[in-house]
Amino acid sequence: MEKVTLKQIAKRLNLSASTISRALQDSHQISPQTKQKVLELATELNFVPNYHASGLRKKVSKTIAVVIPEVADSYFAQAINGIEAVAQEQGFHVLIYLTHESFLKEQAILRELQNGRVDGVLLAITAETSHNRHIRELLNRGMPLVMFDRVCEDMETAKIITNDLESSYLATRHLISCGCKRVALLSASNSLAMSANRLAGYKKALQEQGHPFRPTDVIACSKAEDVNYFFIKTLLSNAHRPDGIIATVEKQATSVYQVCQELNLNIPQKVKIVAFSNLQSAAFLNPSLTTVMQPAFDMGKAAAANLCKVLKRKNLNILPETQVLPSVLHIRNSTG
Amino acid sequence: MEKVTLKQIAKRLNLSASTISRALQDSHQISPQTKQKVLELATELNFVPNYHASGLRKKVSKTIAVVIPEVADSYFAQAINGIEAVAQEQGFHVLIYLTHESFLKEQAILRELQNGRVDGVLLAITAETSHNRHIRELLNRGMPLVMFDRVCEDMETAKIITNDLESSYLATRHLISCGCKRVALLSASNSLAMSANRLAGYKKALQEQGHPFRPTDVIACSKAEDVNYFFIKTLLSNAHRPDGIIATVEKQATSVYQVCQELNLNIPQKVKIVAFSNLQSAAFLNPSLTTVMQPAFDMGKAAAANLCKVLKRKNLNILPETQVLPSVLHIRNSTG
DNA sequence: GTGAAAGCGCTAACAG
DNA sequence: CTGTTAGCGCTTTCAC
Repeated sequence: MEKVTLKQIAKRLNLSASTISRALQDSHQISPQTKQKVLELATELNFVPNYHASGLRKKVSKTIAVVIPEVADSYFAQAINGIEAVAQEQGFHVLIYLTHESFLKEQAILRELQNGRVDGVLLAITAETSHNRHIRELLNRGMPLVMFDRVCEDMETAKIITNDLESSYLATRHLISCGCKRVALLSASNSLAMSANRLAGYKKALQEQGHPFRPTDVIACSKAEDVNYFFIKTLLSNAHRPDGIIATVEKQATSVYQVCQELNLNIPQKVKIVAFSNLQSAAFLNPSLTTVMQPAFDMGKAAAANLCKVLKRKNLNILPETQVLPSVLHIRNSTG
Repeated sequence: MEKVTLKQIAKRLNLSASTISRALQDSHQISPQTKQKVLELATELNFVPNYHASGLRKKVSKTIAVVIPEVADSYFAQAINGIEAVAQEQGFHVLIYLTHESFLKEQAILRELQNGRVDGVLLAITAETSHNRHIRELLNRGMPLVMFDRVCEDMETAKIITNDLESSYLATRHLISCGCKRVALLSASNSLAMSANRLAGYKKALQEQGHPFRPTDVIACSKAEDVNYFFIKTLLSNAHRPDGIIATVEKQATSVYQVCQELNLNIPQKVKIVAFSNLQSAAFLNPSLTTVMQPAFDMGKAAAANLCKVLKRKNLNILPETQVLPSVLHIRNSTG
């Protein structure tokens, strides 16, 4: 990259570097004429102040990191959209890091973010994440952090979540009210608070409706697609297979459809299904899919807005407040 | 963010800053004992070298920018996955910029990237982009740039594309061979080379099969969803409506399904449809959707690999070579 | 209003 | 093998 520097402009205008700097920042202590001269030459030369130099000096990067498990999932894709919308508006740049559900990667990424590369972090933890030391470390160093969707409940920081417990409670109740005698839960992980909440909602509905809770009806999914596919196939091949399924992970829904097709199990006659999914195409699946739709875009916006707010008014600590945006149950043909 | 600096480590170990710097970079001219001492203290203090300082000094950012129209589209989501995979492996960080199909934003974003914030750029232009001056400006300044998917054909830089002409040719021929008498094309834009190629393939097939080309059967879609929905509804409400549709934009497929549902037009009996789409769920739509599936993940990987290669071997210019990865036509029930 | 000077934290000659 | 020195390009006191 070729370099046009402040100094060059200063020399060409017979001014000092500081004057140029101030003029470019529209400081009120520079005469209008000078400002104009500077601005003119700057645009002519297409001058853009060096990012590292000003970053080093001002100790800011105007950048936030988004650390998420993956992007090929409509929830996170939409969340990024929301994040990017407010970041762009507020003048922040957005770094994306995918952990691919690997705890080790998450640790390594967060560790490196302590070097001044970013001013703040938006985080949705991996399904593997079992302890919080790496997150706490960041926080201790004063890094503004907002967790969203997959949060650590015991972390003293801002959180944006949806009503997971209630949603899965409603989903389960809906399946039972549609006549399901045995509802299985495809869970995302054993460690996520989000998963625990969805499990709790599921249990609560079962109990309320007088259904027994069978631990074997809860399948903890892995990050490997084929393994999950195998789990689902096994589950549905069983003679005592469930007649209702709650998929708490979007991709699982597709797998269930696939398995049902292969096993010739009619949805919704033999098996009813509701999925936590943000797919636009849910309404056009065969049969159309009953979904719990999370407010992904708005959660992204809320998370970014919260973070940017803190970053604007400097040295104000982030409030450990939790914001809950509601999901909505869209009832379609996959549940009858 | 609290600061642990190189100097502090130096002082505590009674060594010079340069020794610490070299030790941390595992320079072969530092004694093993010193290295160990340094490393120990560094890990103990959780030292991470300041990003801006080293960036300013070394004139690199180890960061690449990905400038794309949007992310809530499975093509770009998968492409990001591919990009991130190789970037992470090669030690590069990934900045995401969404243009939302706005040419002005694209200009503004590319302009700001000239400040040393990134070492290279991956670009898929907007549907609005009519000229190349802003891109050329970047290139002139020596910024390594790889275009992918939506490229400028007349730009002297590396490009990763798919066989758009052939794909839409095959798609059109397929529709005609399924009995369609009148095939419409939902185009992404009037200015993209990609769209021109898809149009050319469509025309070629029509001509080969002795079908007339009707300009009114080509609908240039806008970036506003509702407008496109309206176009599609108008198109299909017409008495002389087409009996075959090629949607060159993923979202359009959903709109077509929706319109057909509303107008009570059975797919595939009344209207057959093939869409350029990477949706995992295409096979489970009602009816299952015939798609042209682009190698999104691999295109992302290829683009990033090309860029990283150039960035590794410094000051080597990017080769203006075009790499073509083939799309594949998946025939399903929406055409048959 | 403008300039001089110092320094952000690190790296890379150049010495020894 | 290690230290000294200079400086990346910018911002910001402090002078005038």
